[in-house]
Amino acid sequence: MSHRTNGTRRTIGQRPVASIQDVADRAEVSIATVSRALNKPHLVSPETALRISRAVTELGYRPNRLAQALMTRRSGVVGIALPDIHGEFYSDLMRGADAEAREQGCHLLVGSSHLAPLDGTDPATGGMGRALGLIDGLAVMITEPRPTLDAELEALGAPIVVVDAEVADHDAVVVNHAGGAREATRHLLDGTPPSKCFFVGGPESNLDSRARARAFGATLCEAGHSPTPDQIRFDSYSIGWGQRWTRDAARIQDLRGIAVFAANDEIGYGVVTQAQDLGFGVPDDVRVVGFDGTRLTEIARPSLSTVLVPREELGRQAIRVLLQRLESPDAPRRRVMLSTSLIVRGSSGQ
Amino acid sequence: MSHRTNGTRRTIGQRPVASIQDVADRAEVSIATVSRALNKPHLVSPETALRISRAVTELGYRPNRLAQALMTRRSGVVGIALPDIHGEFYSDLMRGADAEAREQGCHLLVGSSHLAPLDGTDPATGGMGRALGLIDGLAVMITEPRPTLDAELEALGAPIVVVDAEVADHDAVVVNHAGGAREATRHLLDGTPPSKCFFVGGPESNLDSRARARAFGATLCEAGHSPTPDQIRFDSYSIGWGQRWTRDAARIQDLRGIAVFAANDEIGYGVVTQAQDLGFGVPDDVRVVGFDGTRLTEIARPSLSTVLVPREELGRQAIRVLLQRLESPDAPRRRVMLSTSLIVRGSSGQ
DNA sequence: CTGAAAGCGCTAACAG
DNA sequence: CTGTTAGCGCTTTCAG
Repeated sequence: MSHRTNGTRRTIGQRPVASIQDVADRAEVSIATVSRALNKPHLVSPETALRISRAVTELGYRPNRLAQALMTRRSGVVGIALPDIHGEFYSDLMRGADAEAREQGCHLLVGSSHLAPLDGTDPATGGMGRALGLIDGLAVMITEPRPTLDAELEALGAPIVVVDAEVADHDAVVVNHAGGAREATRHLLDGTPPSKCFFVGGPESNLDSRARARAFGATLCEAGHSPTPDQIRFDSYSIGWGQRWTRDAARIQDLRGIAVFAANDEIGYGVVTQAQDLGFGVPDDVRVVGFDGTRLTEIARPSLSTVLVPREELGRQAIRVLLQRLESPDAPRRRVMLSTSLIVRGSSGQ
Repeated sequence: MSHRTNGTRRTIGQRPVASIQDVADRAEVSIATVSRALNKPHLVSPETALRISRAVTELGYRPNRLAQALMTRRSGVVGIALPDIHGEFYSDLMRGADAEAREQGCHLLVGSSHLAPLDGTDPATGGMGRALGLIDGLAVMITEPRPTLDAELEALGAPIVVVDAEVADHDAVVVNHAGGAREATRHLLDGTPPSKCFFVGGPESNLDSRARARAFGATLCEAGHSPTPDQIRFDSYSIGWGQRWTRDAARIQDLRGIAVFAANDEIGYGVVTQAQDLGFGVPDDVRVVGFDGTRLTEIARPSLSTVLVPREELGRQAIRVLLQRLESPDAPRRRVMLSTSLIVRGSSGQ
């Protein structure tokens, strides 16, 4: 009945792998019926269905996803491209993405753009360009502005959702950085005059860092004080920078009575520890608020006030929006904004 | 020339996607020639090659990986199944795996087994069972013993490399936990009598935790002291447990002069901080060594001595061994052991 | 060096 | 309800 042209059975390792034809032969039906029994059971008589399901288990048959995907134009795999697979932020993001993908019956293909792409193309998408056909869509996280980004995404030839940024025409899932930064700044302003508030930023090129700085500045203005340049600094997302900023600041002025809004928790942690090492009290002399809500905030003593970013949720929503887009390709562009929440802890007293 | 049966062009979003047939038409050659030009350029005349490559760029053609994979039986995707995508350990592991995969021209499909599998099958492999055909092989990290593991892996129908454990017949990449634990214990024994050394473990079911405990005990024995039950405790990999252990221990005995080997850095961190809170000096009263070499060790004050586990390298090697297995399916089973290195810092004095 | 033809394993009309 | 037929987009003999 079966007539496998090359006469050989496909094997992996030493084990033969059953194909739909094998199942059909064993159940004495056509492959079409097997396919139906598996995908649209209601179209198959109970008896044949039983014979088939028996054959399936006996042979340990499992449909080849590749062949399936080629026909249905759906591989059930979505890509996620991150700047770097590293640290708590991305780790949590991926966790959420993975959970959502799984719940929807999909797999997650990862790629990080910090690794040079093999062929010099699509750096922002972490080499996903080579996955054409393999992935149904892609979630890309963007943290730095790139002039060529649009072209890169376009060339990908797959539905895209942008994470934590906005790119024309694409769905986006973003975090309300401005809102969070505003809230944190207002909290500091409640007890500290605007002229004694400082923003210690991450890389100046980093979009999030910029957004937070902008909101900080705007909030100070609203409070009737236009921030001086030295009230807003940028460098890097690291403990070391937080410490360095603190040392430098102490050299110029008295730290007593100041409040620091750090662009992320690491910076904030650095500020807290360095201030303490210099003999200042936190929060009595120096008040500090971080950003992200990472574990570090709970390790700090006093524990660090922070703006919680829903990291897992960000990953989840990215995948969710992507899959919805796949369902309805012609739906209007979507934009989901996730809100942060201020967590006041010991480091910012009040 | 082309005769696409359904007459429609495949599109993604609004953009048409070119197929090999489109390229062939445009270059006025057969699809076979296009395929050759792309895969075995030396078999094609320079002129046709040029025409084809021109057509390729003009159409923005990129081969469909799915179709390619169906023919070649190689998708260029390898899976990695972790207990959980979370925390520094797995994050680094994935980073290494991703880097290696990319360097070898592959993609990485992730799956974590902490998420219930959709169909109740293969919990250990993070739902990779559904990826049959999509992945060329799988790296699985095992941290808890599972009776059904062998069957689960077998059912997967793809080459497998086991990470951080040994499973009959499969390639394995492991960490020398015993060696690292021995080294750490000897270091503590150098200055502290064996009867005052304690092992504070993670979950008792965790294979790594067990291995470290065993080596700790053996090393004490070699020093002429058979450890009492209270010298080896298990609970969980958390800061909280380290703190709790310390409080409990302080209730029973004087902490002065003891040395603690923590099964991971978090536990170690908990011990250090709690001991300090109870008024003991680290390392003067209590000496502590952690395990893993995570960032937490540098944050601790004094910084935490630890046994560095090459996490990125572990991920790298897992993928490397897997890809080598794919190259030579009949090569003898391989086993790669990665060594740890003791990092002595402030917390263990000397 | 190039083209025709035969599939990879599967789904999807279309007739029965 | 079931079988037949036609491909999905690509690689690979096998003849020229």
